[in-house]
Amino acid sequence: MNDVVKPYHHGDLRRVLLQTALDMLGEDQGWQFTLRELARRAGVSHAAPYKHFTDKAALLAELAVQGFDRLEDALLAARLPDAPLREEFIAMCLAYVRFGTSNANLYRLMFSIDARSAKDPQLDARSNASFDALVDLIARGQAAGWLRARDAHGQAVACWTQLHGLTLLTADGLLALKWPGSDPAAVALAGLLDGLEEPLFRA
Amino acid sequence: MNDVVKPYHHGDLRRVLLQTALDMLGEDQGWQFTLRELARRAGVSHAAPYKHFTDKAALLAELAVQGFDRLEDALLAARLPDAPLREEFIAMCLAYVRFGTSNANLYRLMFSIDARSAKDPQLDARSNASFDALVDLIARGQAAGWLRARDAHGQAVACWTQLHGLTLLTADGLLALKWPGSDPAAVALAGLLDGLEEPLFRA
DNA sequence: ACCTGAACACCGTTCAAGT
DNA sequence: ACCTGAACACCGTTCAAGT
Repeated sequence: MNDVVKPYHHGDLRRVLLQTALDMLGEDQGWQFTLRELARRAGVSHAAPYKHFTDKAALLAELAVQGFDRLEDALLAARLPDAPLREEFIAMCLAYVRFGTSNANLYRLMFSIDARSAKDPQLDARSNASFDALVDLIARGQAAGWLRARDAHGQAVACWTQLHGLTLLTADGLLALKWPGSDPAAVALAGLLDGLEEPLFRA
Repeated sequence: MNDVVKPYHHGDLRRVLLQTALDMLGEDQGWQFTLRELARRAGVSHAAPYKHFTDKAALLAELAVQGFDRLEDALLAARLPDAPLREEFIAMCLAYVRFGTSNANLYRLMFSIDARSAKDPQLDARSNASFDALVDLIARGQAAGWLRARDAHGQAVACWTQLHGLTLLTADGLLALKWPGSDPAAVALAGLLDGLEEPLFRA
């Protein structure tokens, strides 16, 4: 009979650390959790994480990668294959904002300097992939005749910047506080949609 | 004859601390400077700042207030009283993005949780004033017949979220890195403009 | 191979004491 | 009234040593 329920070798410490960190991000305090508290919650010494991550920035970068994976899952889950492309587009935009506001700390971490200072190539790959999917969706909208045929990259930039700003300001409570009654997301998304459907102002 | 060039009472320490902090924000490292280094640069003990600011968050909030003041100055300087309203609007949008990207650390600080955790009423007043100016500008555009008469708050939200997202992503180098040759600001602003000029999609 | 404990150089904050 | 110096409870990171 083996009494060593938790052996000296934690076994799966790397995954446990990441999961615990994600749990901590789900709480209120912001995304600047400390490595020492993370180790404490994982029931391990504060030096143990350094056997699995070169430093704190590397851990944050890994969390950011997982954040982009989850964002992609949320967007895929919001697809409406049987609906008109326009409806699907709106649904995915709303899913983007909702992901960011429901996982505010994780979303902020995904774009934070600290996470990106690790220069994790996976992180760039993930955010590029998300953006390419957006370009593709817009290109399909153009092919279907719903969107005007303009530079899809430019339209994707306009779309992404709008969603990003809307997500952050909503997450920070700077929009809801000003107009408690309205749904700023819907209003702002409406403006975004027109910007894509109507001719681009010549730059 | 008085040898005490720098007397025991620094005299104007509060202002010196704020100015030194702004200088530090102008450097590269990000906006998370330390209070102790700030005191060091000001040539004062690390406990001295606590006689002028209740804690670090209060100092950050004060810096954020000054940031909004400077942003307002930059927007006022970008006005084109003799040009059509549409040109002026574009100029001010570009001025907004340029302020944020030229003062990236200060801009990030202005919207950071740490600065807002002080709950400085001045900070809310400043950001509300900037937003109200935007609403006013849009309302004038509607009155002049250039913008469609829709809810000005909603249009201002769409405008502000677009500018905010564009500013942050540009400051983080996430747009320039992808398309080094283009000017994403101009493209995204073009989309924004159409969103305001063309009818809003019903939410 | 994986983890610990002590150590180092830092923080933010407080407080008695100095001028 | 304004500032200092020592102190406290924390960090992130390193490294010899343990199993």
